[in-house]
Amino acid sequence: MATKTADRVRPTYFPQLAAERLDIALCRASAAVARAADAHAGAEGLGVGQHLVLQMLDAVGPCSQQTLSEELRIDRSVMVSVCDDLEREGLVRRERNPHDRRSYAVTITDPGRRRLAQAQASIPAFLEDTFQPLTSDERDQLSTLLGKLLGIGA
Amino acid sequence: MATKTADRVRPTYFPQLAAERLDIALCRASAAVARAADAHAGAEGLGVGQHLVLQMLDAVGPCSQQTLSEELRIDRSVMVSVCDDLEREGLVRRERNPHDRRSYAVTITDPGRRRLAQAQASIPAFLEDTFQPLTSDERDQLSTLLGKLLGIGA
DNA sequence: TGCAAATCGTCTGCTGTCAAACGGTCTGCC
DNA sequence: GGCAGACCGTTTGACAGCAGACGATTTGCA
Repeated sequence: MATKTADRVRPTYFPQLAAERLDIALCRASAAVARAADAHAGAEGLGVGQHLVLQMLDAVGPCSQQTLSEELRIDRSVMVSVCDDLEREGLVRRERNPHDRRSYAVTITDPGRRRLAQAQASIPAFLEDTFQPLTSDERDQLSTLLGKLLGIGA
Repeated sequence: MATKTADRVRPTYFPQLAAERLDIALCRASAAVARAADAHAGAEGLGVGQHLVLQMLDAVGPCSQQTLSEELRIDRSVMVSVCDDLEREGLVRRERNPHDRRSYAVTITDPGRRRLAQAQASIPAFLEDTFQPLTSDERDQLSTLLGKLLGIGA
């Protein structure tokens, strides 16, 4: 039986902490969501970073790793292995930019587009599941607030 | 000059991504806040985890590391080094619980209380600074939404 | 032209986090 | 009493994230 200790009077200090420390509440919620996202991505067979790169390449066309890093907020050194994995699976091509041969022109391939479509299809259900405690209006509120915090409206 | 590349037409894909993927927006915002919190805590000379442990001990009295871990959402194995550091600086005492010698009774000391008071004093300014893009009402909104997401209202 | 500085992708090392396994201890049942 | 199973704290190993340094390349300026 695990009820032995569970029966004890729960201190439940966490709600108080979350109310006082907005930063902690944000980080703990993020950790839970990130864990769910990793699990979902793992089950889908395509990492979160890989998915985001494919999505951006499909939306805005060929990019340097630098641009991908900046826009997706993924560190340059992390982007290396993300692109390595994608290239190994034939989902993107890495070609030197002829005008600036320091940089690559990372391009999504047709298999990459198919894989992206497949991964995209499962996202709405994942979001619905992860943010189930919130109504649709509340999710919009949260999105707006996070946008301000990220300096997007500015 | 760094304006060379900055002058180029900014793709600014990130806002679109943040709007579509609430999970990504949450994680990126959390990462920024966590970085600010670490920097603040580092400057204060007391890690975020250490601060939280002192705060909880002061609020609810002596606790086992297990209870601290669960309520503060810090992994057990991480809690070890957190308490190690606190004990080494004399801010807490670790005594075996006489009724259950598997667990500790982690207790805050008087120096610990003084250090806590000092650290607490700098928190409001830190929060004000970090969440400056949001009004007071918006911070309350965010707190409520995160609370629901964390399953507190349940 | 030639050279210093900046940029891009890569690699290395450090830190923080987590899962799993391990002793020491307690509980439940015989 | 004695033993199987659960629990607490700790250690270990693996892995992501990030800072810093490096070679290759381009740019700016003399």
